[in-house]
Amino acid sequence: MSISPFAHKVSSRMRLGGHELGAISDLHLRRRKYATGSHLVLQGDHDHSGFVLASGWAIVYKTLPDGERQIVNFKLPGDFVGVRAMLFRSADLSAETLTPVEATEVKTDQLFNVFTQTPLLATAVLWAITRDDAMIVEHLVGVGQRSAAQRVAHLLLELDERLRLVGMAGKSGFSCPVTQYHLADALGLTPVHINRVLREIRLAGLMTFQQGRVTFDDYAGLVDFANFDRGYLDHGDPLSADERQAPLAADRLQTTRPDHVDKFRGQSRPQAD
Amino acid sequence: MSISPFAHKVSSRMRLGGHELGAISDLHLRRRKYATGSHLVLQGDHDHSGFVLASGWAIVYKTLPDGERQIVNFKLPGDFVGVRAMLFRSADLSAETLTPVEATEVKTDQLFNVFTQTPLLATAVLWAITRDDAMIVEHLVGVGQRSAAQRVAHLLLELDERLRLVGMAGKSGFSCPVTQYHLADALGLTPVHINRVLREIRLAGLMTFQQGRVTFDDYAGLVDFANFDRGYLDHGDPLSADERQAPLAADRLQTTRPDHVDKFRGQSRPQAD
DNA sequence: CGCCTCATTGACTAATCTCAAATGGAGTGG
DNA sequence: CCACTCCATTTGAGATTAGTCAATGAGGCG
Repeated sequence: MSISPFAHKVSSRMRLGGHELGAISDLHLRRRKYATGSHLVLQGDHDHSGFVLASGWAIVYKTLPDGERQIVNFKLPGDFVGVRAMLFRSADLSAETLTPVEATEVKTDQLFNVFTQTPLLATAVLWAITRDDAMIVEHLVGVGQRSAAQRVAHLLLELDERLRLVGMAGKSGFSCPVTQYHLADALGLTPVHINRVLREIRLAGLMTFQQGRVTFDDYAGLVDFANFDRGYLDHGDPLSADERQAPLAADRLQTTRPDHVDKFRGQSRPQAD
Repeated sequence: MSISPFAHKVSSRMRLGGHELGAISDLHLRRRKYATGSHLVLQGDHDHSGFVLASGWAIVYKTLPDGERQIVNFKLPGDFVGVRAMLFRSADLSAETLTPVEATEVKTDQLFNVFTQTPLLATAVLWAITRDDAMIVEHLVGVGQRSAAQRVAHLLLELDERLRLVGMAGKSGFSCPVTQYHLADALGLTPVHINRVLREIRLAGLMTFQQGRVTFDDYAGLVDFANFDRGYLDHGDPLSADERQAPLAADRLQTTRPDHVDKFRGQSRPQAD
């Protein structure tokens, strides 16, 4: 691909200059490959690296003392992995690849270089972290308030939306390396129940999850069923410099604000951290 | 109280100089009172303030289209409310007081002043945000993987631990304005079921939740039952300046690292963001 | 072929929810 | 002080959802 998923994603929100594109290219010189099942980040790594996925899928999860695991998030091409754990010693999550992965390893030093030299990318990083948080909250809401079938539908609609952003979702679905066991660990259900629920959704003519592929048979119906509101994936930008001094010295920002964002402004979605 | 809960909490992690204490005092000049049920942050507030609670409890929650709500977090004296929503336009959560509350309103301008003038406090803010994230992840894990009784026990143990940090938990329990409906909304259960579970826990001789008071009848037993590991509440500090240049120009940091933190280092808790 | 892992299904059990009603304290107006 | 209301709590009975245990099938791979 001539343009990386990362640049693709950032471009969708911000206007990139040659400076930024150059910085991105530099980063991509250090791209490496990881086999399926590799741990990008693991418990106890204190000075580990962060990663920007170029291709492939990964999961971020937490293991419980009793051996159960909760998948906190799925990571797709263009996503950051382990950034917050780089900035702080506090995170306590692992990241593991679900497919072969190409990723750019970002050392802590580099991250700070990017922060100081390319404020726009720093902003992109902050934006990504915040988006992560919004997804985790949405995940919590789903696990807490939605039925099993709605959770499954909601998760797959979210993944579709995110894949669409990096050009990896087709017109009616997407290729999906996630197993039913993964869905179970992400949604707090058993694999057996996931299987039954998937069948119900399929028989209802809404969606098919089979042979590593998700197909939306009735997209509108599924969105309605799952109560899916993509707003949380597509939130506003961090405060930009023309409004006030940005927290990370991110000056000279030129942020783009697509029209479709505005329809989520001032709507019925409360705010806080 | 001669020392504010906020200063108290920050002091437990960092050595404060006169400079920082002065800044804290300045902040507290703008302290205000809010009645029970006030909304500190509400949907659609785009340029709203943040708050530092001085006394009282609040909840941070998200409302679903169907009227259900998921309580994402409880806020106690010394906690920040709505900080991330100040920095970004992205958050979509409300915050409401559960008791009469005294809080310091922090305008966006002030926040940036603090960031540039008092790096140590900026670090404290970042630390608080990260701690929030860790709590939300833990919350997600709980709702996804724990039984109803374990969730209840875990939540109340967490609150006890956090209250202890600001000197508001007694030897065997704490005063708690949270209703069974709140527990239900936080834990993804029905109030009816919460009630039954509380009875079971009480009859098991572990804990009593009655008349606005939580009493631990068998603390060790409860910790064991809930699989409670306080580590996530007490994580490391953000990277400090003597190790590398801090992300928010937070130089000249003097961070304290209590011994009890170290026992959580390099242990079996995976890391990522 | 033999051995994986993942998907699928059935029969049964356990957890949680729904609906409904009773209790009890705190405040309010008479 | 009493009657009344409001709200949180408590309990019961039955329905629903999800989990457990167990077995089978299907595909990939050495």
